[in-house]
Amino acid sequence: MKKVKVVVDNVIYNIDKQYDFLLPDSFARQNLQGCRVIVPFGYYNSPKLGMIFDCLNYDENGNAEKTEKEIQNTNQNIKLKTVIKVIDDAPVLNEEMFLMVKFLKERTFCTYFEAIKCILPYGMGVDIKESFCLINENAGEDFGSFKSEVLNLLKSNGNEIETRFFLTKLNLKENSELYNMLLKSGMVKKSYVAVPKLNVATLKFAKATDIKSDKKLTANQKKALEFLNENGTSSFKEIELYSGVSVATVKNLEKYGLVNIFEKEYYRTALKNFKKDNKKINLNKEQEKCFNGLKSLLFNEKPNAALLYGITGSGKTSVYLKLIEEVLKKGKTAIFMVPEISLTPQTLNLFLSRFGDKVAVFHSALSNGQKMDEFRRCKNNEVSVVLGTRSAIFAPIENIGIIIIDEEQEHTYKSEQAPRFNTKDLAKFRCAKNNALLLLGSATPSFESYAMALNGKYSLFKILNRYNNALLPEVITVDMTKETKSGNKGIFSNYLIEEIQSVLENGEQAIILLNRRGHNTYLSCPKCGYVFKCDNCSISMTYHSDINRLVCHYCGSSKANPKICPECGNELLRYSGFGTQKACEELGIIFKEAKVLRLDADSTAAKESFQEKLSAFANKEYNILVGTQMVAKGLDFPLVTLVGVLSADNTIMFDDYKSYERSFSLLTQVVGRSGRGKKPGKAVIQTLNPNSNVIKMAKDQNYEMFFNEEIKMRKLLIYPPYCDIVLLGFVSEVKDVTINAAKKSLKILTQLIERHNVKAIILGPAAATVPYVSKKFRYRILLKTKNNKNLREMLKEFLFEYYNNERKCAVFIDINPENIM
DNA sequence: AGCACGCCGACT
DNA sequence: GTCGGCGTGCTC
Repeated sequence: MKKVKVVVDNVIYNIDKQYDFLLPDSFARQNLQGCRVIVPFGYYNSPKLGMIFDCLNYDENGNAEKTEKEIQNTNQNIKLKTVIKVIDDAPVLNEEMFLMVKFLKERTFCTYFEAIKCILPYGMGVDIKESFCLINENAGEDFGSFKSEVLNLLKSNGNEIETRFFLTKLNLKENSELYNMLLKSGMVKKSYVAVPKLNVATLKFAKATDIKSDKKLTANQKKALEFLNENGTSSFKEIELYSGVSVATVKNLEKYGLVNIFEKEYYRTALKNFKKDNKKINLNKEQEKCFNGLKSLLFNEKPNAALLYGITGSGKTSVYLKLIEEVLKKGKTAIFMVPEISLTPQTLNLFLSRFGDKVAVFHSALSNGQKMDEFRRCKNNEVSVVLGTRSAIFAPIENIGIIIIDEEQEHTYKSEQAPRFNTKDLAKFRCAKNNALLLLGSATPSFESYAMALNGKYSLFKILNRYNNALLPEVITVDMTKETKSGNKGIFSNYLIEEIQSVLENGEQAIILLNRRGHNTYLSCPKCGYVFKCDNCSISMTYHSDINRLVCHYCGSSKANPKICPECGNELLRYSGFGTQKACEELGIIFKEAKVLRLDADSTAAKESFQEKLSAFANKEYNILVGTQMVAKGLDFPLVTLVGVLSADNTIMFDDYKSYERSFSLLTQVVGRSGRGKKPGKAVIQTLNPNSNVIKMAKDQNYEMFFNEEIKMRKLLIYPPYCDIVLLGFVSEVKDVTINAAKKSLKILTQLIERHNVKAIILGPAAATVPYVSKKFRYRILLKTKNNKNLREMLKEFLFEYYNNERKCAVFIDINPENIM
């Protein structure tokens, strides 16, 4: 027997380590690392899913004696348990993915299996089920015909079958007399099998054999045979469709030995039909300069990182495509990352038309089967370009030449659930392993990236003019305070209404951004001041007119629209604050003939509806597009000549250090949707604070000036990029438990910081910005510090100490979170 | 997490 | 006496 190191599924952080198990000789082979196993674990030896992380003492010459000795030497006091079974024929993780698991664990404080599940698509996961397996064919003589029944069932299933099927197929009751006798006989035993969450998809095919038969065939049988002789191997679908003969007929022919029926695997592809387009990409001088500079970083046998800063509409995508072409020419592969909302049909078509079936796509709208098969295509080396959202960074492709992260400032690149990783860190990691180029692109780079570029850690490339010399849109700000004073109580300023009017008259299109869903964002009683809040969260509820209900945007719960105030019984409730639903309604009243399309999380909940709606807008079925953030980014409609921003201020209200950066980015991006075609565009920003710096600079679309101003504040107040922020979140159902856990943690942290000689500023503990969500209380501690090995070692120790005596309050660590909770 | 063990107060 | 609440320790 050999010894293996195994990590197990479903364990909490402080017991998540590599455990030693004995491996029966029958399982011994090469390449066990990265294979999953079933192991007995804990007091009851309950079967757990595990993965072999190391195959210790595995001697390639099969020298088992030495291994045995070594086991005894190293494990005098622990008696090792034995692996029940090895599930996989080949490692499910290759070398690089294996390293990524370790990287995720080390950087994000997750468990091994949290990392593994993050990398593997859902469909490749397994459930462990009880089974019956054959151990001795010769036993059980006295069962008579029942014995052959059992034998047949087991043999036709590879000598092992899941218990529930075993029982139903044999009409056997658990713990019945026969059941117990069967187990006692020594013919079968109970064991465990791993059942895949999803199976590989197959199609049935038939092929005519050479056998000549004088058997009398029916008319249909002759027809089917003729068809197969003419067309060769055909799928059942083809046979039924083209020969008009049913599959049953073909199955009968197989009985006569006249055809062979077999199954073939196929991929549930995510790729739609596409037209090849090999048109040469023409770059202008500015693009060309960037392309050449970036190209020189591609193949210099060491990893590189670069930032491409190009204003909206400057044609960054053309540069990306040309770089990918270069990479493919050298036989290498590429990953192109986009934020969720940018993966429009246009983007997809762009890649498909250029790189055809060498493309794999990963995004959240795919079915689990599609995700799994795209993953398998990558693994089988059938893919050279991966296009996708966050999870695409785990695509198992080899020989990567470039990883491009478009709109790199987007918060969707950061995972907000365990493992709380940032895509950029993993991209860097993979580029380092592959000597590849990491290219970040944006019109409004994140402060962290731009600072890295300025101090030379990234190479910086700029495109400062729009493609085809299109002009940036003219931006006008409208002071809504004045507007209200002058008697306009509506959502739309008179100026914006005039502009929309002229767009409609010219047959052009407009995009309206309003960063709030629903109809009214606030419902209160004017008499007693009661505010309708969610029962599970400390959040006021939003009225949604389409379902006539109040909805909590935090936990998603809803309740019927109330008619009276529950406090004082007043029947006249006040609806205030407006969202996208109300904006659409008002547009419909002002412009009776206009066709208005709403695009927000509510209207796009159904699968594909986001894509469908965008296509409809592109086809000019609508004049005006109203929506939340999702209308602000990546969309490219040449007919859009007007962008309106309603209440620009509520993008700035958030109270964390990134809120200015985010608002500037959002405003600049949405303004950039205007005037991308031949006609110059306009943008109207409605605000209560026209003198706010963010609004002024977004109006000028001057990123560099904004950066230079804002970075001073970051330095003064010590915020990223001048430090890293560690968020320790405490969550439990009891308020005092949560507070005490946070307070206790502060003590532990203070000691550890001292002992490890970590430099850090501790903030808190304090209640989270939203202190109560989904019936749970949330507290936080923030550390302003530097993320390095020493810090991570300290945090690891903290978690061990914390879990040692705290069980009622969950804690999580998030380094540089997008939301400070 | 999930379970056992052991200590101590409450109650048949 | 003994039932069970909960603090503590362990998982190869």
